[in-house]
Amino acid sequence: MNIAVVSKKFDLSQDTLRYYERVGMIPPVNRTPSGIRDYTEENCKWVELAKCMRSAGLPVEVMIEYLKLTQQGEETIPARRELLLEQREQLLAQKAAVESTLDRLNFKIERYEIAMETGVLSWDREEV
Amino acid sequence: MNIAVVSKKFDLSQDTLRYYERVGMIPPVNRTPSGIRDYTEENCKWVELAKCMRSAGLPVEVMIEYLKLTQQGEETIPARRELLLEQREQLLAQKAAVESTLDRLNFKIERYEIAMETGVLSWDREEV
DNA sequence: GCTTGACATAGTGTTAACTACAGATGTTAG
DNA sequence: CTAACATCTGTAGTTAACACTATGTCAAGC
Repeated sequence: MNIAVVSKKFDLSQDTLRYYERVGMIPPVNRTPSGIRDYTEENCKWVELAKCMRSAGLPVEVMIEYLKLTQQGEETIPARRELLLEQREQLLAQKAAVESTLDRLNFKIERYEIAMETGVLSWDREEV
Repeated sequence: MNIAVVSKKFDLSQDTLRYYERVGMIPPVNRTPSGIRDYTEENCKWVELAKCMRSAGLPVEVMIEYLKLTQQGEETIPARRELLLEQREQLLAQKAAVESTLDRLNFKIERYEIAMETGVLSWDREEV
């Protein structure tokens, strides 16, 4: 699978795919004898994982660290677990922040809709 | 309330508070005759809203736009609602991404914990 | 009244995560 | 074979959201 195909498959630019590889967020991709990238299924799985993590906002740096650990064999399993636990904490906090902001948005949207119907904009809790 | 107090109250740096004001993310803050910021309760509510939105990852640009609309009177209520609806969509997408990544993390953490007990690392779905 | 520390503005620096070339090399259709 | 196009490496540029620095003013304690 060449880079054009993978780019379309995961909706990531070719530049981004090369960037992920260069910084070590995914392992080195297979090459044809002439040096053209030829992604294996395994390569694709890493790309997909990277995209998933990034979409949730996990730093590139963290994926680089995770990849390093996986490449150092099974004795790094506890360290990998630790790393993932930390990131889970981050994500749970992130989720809470998103949910609380969604509450705020819903409240405001509702007030605005009432205002559009009745002509009266009333904040009945601490709001601006 | 001076900037030091507000900074502590919301755990935002003084630089950040000044930055938010400068770019128009919150309205201009009251000043003493000599030019020192003197935050009112209303000012604080804007700071708190700004912090909430930013914590969920909504762009500064969006808050600037929202503030502008609120300052143009009640005829912008439909536009404000539109803006908030868009951001709600963003946040729902963000929440979905976070949840799906949390699933991935939980799956991996579990495998690693099993591996640490049994010595066997088994991926039973498409994973790296 | 003088030092000291908080606050002011203005401008520059930083960091993360891409993104956009440029110039060279490889590939393919006719 | 050659034109046209894809991919390569390496470097430089961009953007968002602050953080830092320099320099100047003001207010409070002694």
